[in-house]
Amino acid sequence: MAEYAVRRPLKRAPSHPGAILREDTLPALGLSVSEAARQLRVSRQMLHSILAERSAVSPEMAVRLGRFCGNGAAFWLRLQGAHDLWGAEEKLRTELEKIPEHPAA
Amino acid sequence: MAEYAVRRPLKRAPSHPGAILREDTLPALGLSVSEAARQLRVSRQMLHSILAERSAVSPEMAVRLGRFCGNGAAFWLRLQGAHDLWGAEEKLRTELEKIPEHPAA
DNA sequence: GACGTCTGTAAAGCTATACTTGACAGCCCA
DNA sequence: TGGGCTGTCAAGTATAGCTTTACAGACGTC
Repeated sequence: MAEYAVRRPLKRAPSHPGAILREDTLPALGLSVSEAARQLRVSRQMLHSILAERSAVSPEMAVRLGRFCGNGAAFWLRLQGAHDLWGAEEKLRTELEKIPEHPAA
Repeated sequence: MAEYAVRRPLKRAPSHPGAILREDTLPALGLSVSEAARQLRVSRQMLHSILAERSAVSPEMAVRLGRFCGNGAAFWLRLQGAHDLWGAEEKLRTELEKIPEHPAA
């Protein structure tokens, strides 16, 4: 019988995609921020603010990154999604109790 | 040996989450748009514009929906993500060729 | 006929995101 | 001294995500 990991609520926010980009991807490619921005065809400032985790990876940016490092856009969008979801859950924590739960369809 | 589905580029946009909401979820719950909006604690207009596929499901909205119909926020966010990604790929189709591909890390 | 509730739609307004360009200061290296 | 790097700020634009107010048409019921 197969085993399944139980999906528990997380204690901390899932990594921002900027962290992976900054710590793994760019070093692995040996590219400077400026050079990567040029190749991605976005402004240096925009890439910088993603690396600094001050901006999110938009769907368009995910497409660029997916092409750029050959791992597909979905990877980057999923990272960002997990991050955003965590934030949204935090933010709505109290309000959420007021929303009725309906039986799963 | 296991078989794996090959992931081909899609010809059409993946369904907008509004379509599932409008065609499956709300009917299954037997709720009017107004009533659902009240329970979700968002404006009727906002929910309406998602159902009409004129607005996207934001991370916050996904959390509301996840609670509301007990299937988890990730479901709704994934639907929206797939939809957005398709749109972004369309939009960047030509520009994308100018971005160099690096060997997968 | 009048009431209440639903629906679709539009408009104004607010805050925040996703970008751009330009600019400045500081760093390291040749 | 000059080059390209980096971090950061500021201004500007466009769009998203939300709200409230408002109006019109449909439907059911008393």
